[in-house]
This record gives sequence, structure tokens and C-alpha cells, in this order.
Amino acid sequence: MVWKNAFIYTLRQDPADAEVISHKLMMRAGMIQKLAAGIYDYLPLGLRVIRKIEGIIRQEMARCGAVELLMPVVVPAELWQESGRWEYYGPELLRLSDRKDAAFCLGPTHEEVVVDVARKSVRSYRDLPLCLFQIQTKFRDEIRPRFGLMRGREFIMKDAYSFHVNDQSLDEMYWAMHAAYTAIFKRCGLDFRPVEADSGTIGGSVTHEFHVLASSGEDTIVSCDACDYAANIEKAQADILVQSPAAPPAGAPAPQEVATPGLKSIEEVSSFLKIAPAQTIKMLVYSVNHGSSMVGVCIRGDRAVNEAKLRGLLGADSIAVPDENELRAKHGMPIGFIGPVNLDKTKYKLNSIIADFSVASLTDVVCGANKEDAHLLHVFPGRDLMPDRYADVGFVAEGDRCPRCHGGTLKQFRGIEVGQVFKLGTKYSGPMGMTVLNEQGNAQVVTMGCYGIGVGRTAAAAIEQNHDADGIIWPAAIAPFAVAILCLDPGNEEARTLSLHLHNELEKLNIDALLDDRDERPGVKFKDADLIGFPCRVTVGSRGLKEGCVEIKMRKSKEVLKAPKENALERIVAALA
RNA sequence: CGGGGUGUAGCGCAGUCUGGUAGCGCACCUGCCUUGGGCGCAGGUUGUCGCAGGUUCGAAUCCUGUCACCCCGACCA
Repeated sequence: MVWKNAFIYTLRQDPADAEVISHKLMMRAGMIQKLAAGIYDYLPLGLRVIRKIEGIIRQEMARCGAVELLMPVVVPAELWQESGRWEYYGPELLRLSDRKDAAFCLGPTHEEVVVDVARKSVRSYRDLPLCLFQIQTKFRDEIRPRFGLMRGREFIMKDAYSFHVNDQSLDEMYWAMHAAYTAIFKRCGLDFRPVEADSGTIGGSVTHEFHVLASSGEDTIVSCDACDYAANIEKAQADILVQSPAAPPAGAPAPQEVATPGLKSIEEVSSFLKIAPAQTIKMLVYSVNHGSSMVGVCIRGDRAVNEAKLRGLLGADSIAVPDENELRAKHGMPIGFIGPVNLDKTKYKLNSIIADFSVASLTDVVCGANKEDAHLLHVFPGRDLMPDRYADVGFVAEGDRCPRCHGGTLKQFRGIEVGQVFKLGTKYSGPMGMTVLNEQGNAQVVTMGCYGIGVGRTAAAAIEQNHDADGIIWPAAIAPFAVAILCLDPGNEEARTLSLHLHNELEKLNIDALLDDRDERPGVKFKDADLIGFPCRVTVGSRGLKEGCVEIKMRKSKEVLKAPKENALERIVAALA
């Protein structure tokens, strides 16, 4: 490819609306261009990266026995009504209608469609296992798209779906996909971790997310410093020694009310009483399934409630913290002063009280007194608390002990979720009636897995991990071009001929080369090459040619070597290996 | 959806408070010059000042409405 034909326009300054480094660099390097919020043009250079990643994915999918197909982006509502998701998916699903007023949506994910594809043909257990995948544009009307390709509304996703006659077969495919994802992200040159993840409203299922470690990541992941335990913080557990409180020691003082006028927060109360926040219990009220019931949750004062865990524990579709004024007005709750001691559930219309494990080991602590402007001292959970149950509903904290090896400590990292593998079970095949005849000749609902990779997000994550002050440093496997040949003097016959020759020979060897033949000053070409991040740069200029040499420079190591022009080609090939 | 902010040339911005000929840097075009890290000189092109109303002799500027985009939060396969 010759620069003049390549449609590459770089920017000297960061675009004003870009926040994270990958977004800035992709815009500046002329890889993407914004069309609307969360909707981008993939320019030729950016598309080449996408295609490279897709190529790696295709190879690894083939290795798992997955076969590629392509399903429509526009999906009739009936399919979504069949699975039930038309009702509860919410505004993230972009709905539209055609000229006949028939309802459609833009597919944000394709479980319904793929079940429909498979059920039309698959009749027998002999056809299973089956794994279908596609690489396709998805649309999710995100509340807040941001960070360029990292959280777009329109984005390219590889989504695979597998069908099985039993759990063992599903399990095999699940781990084959897990291994494939590991291979894919490794080949893309990423530093990543597979982590256990929350399965959302689908209780009991197994799922792993693949996170690229990066400070700009939107997720927090937790991993053990001694073993291989790693989990999304939504799911992560700590090694909890005490799950129910002991009786208080003999002579423990009785609870005592203390005036705490206007002091509602844990910080205010603990600093006023000169105690650590960990010596308090805080209590929160959650509305479950849009107000159909309410629960009280108490947790150690310095900890936060993990709403994903709470939702899972309750088996709820949604939970939310109700409006404070509403709780005061409708339920008479002294917000800021409620506590788990002598709590009148009926009065406050609370269906149940849950205590996090973090309060079980506490003794002699402070909590709200259930009346305005007062707290209680000398609370002993083993004596004073009567929750309906103790459970794990808190976030783990940095330094908690590992639940797997019991010896290591948990550390937190930021991660970019680039992929997820999921055991779906019969969530879609059941309602949509996808059955096969089993060995006994009986109709049996198939069990499914699904496996996604954000292709554009993977590209963005690669930049987050591989850049410097000058620009992108592409991992070789996903670089738009492996080599940039800079012809510094297009006016010089020898330089022009030699650079073109090298370019042509590299292409013959199936090595992607970009020839910068522009009539620009050398500095411009160097800056652009660094910004775009070609792994290898070959400089052909009159200065080197006087010594009969070209210069080969590696972007990542900054290593420079001069090669005699006669064997420049083999030196370049060797440098890339 | 709540809070905050921004819309002026392809990009980055000033001008808006205090109404009076539309500006700067980069990019782009022409010529000269230069050629190993975003050269220099000279000349030039590019705008419904987001959109719609209103006030005014006169609106980028004041008022009303509206749209888009960005940030924080809530939310999120």
C-alpha cells in the first residue's frame, strides 16, 4: 500500500472530546472518526486492525469446531417476545418499526436469532454439539457511551453460541472456548486475566470475563497474590472466618443511647464518637423488583454493599435504593439513624433483614438507634442483632484474604472487559422450544453456552496497554501494517526506486508494508510513523544511501540497525521475526 | 434520568461579560526555499458563529425555546 492511496489523515492535536489515551490516539492516527455519540467510522487504517483481530478470532474459533455464519442486524420483535426479553430488556434495545408498523429491534446480542436458526434444522442429539459464531455489528443504546471504541453504541462483536444435549458436553465446549479466548488475547499481545464474574439475573450459571489490565478500565477486578483466584469485584468473595456472631463476653455492657444530632453518615458519627468506621454498623434499605418488597441490609461501617450479590441472593430482577424523602414520608424511617437493633420490620414495611458476614465478627460497636439524632453504643451482634440471615452481600476490600488458597491476600486492579464466556443453560432454548430427540427417542430441551468478544474494544485495549508519548506501539499480530517504509527523498531516483522495490518485495512475502512516498519533510514522516505505531520502520534517504545503507528501527525497543541496501530485505524480514 | 459544561473554518481555540465589518494557530492551495524528527518566506482559500424564534437601527454577543456533544453520577449482555 502506498500512502497516497491509503486515506490516512493524522491530527496534530488531541480531539477535544477524547478522554482516554486509546480514543485520542485512534482519532489522531486517523483510525476512527466520530459520526455520532458512540458511533464511529472505521477508517482504512483502523479497519485493518479490526480485520487482523478478526482473523485471529476466526482461526481460534475454527480450532474449537465453531462454524461461522452471519445473522441479520434487524430482528423481528416476535423472536424477542418469544424469549420474553422484548418486555424486560429496557431502553438499551433500540426498537423500530417498518412501513407496515411491524416491530423490530437492532440486535444487541443474538441468542434469540441463533436459537431460531438452529431449531429450524437441528432435530437429533446426533447433530450436537454444535457451535455457531458470527462477527457482526451490534447496537446497544447505551445510557452513556464513552471512550471511543471502548464503550460505543454501535460496535463489532464476535458472538458464538453452542448447543448441547447434556451439561458435560456444554462444560467441554465452555472450557474449549475459555482456552480459545486465552489463545486469542495472548496472540493479540495483551496482558489479561480471565476472572470469575457475576452471572447477573441468571442465577447459578458459570461465567468468566476476560479483562485486559489497564488503569482506564471501567471494571474493578480482584486477584489473589498467591494463587490463581481472580474475580470481578461484583462476584469476588473473601475468606470469611466468622459467619455468625458469638455470644457477647460476660459483663458486656448493655446498649446505650447517645445523642448524635444531625450526624447521619458513618464518617460523621465515627469522627464525633472518635471511633473507627469499622467499629460501626450501617444499615441500608433496598427496594426489590421496583418496589414489590423492601429489605434492610446491615454491613460493617467501612464496607459497601455489593448490589450484584444482594440481587443474586434475593433472586431479584432489580434492586434499588429508594428515595430518601419517600422512605421518611411513606414509611416514617429516620434515615441516617436506622439500625438493626430492636428494628420494627412491620412498622417500616421491611420484608426481611440481611446482615453481611462482615458484622458477624464485630463486638461492642455503634449503630443507628432507630430514632432521629441518636445512635446506640455497646452493640454486640451476637446478642442484639436478629437478622433473618447472615450472608455475603459486601464488596471485598484490598487486603482481604483469598477464599481459594486462604493464604494470599486480594489485590484490586482495573480491567477492560474484552470477552465473556457463559453457560446459558436453557434460558433461551426452553421458552423458544428448541428440542432434539435424545438417544431414548424423547424430546429434550438443549442446553446452551454463549461466548462474546468485543473486537473494537480489544483494539482499544491493546492501545491502552501499548503506547508511549509518541503514539501507539502496535503488537505485531494486530498492527495495520507490519512495516512502514519512509522514502525521505522522493525526488532522489535511487531512494524512490529502492523504497518501492522493498515495498513490492515485502508484499510478495505477504508482509503488510506501507510506503510513505509523500512529498513531506522527514520530521512529518517520522512523527506520523511513530503515532500510527508500525512495529518496524525502514528509512530510505540520501544520507543513508551515501553509505549504501537503509535504516531499520523497531517501534517498541527503539532498536536501530543499519542494513546494506543489497540485503535490506532479508534484514527487515529477520527484524520482524 | 439528575448535576456540570461546550457548540464560532477540516482540527484546536479566542471573541460573548460591556451588541457595532468574523479572528488566531495548525491544516489546505500557489510560488520560492529547504530536506534525517511536526522547516522558512510571500501570497491565498475556507464560516448560515448548532438550530428556531424574539428584542434592537444593528445580534456570535442579550432573551426564550430547541437540538447535538462532552464530563460526573445513577444504570448496564
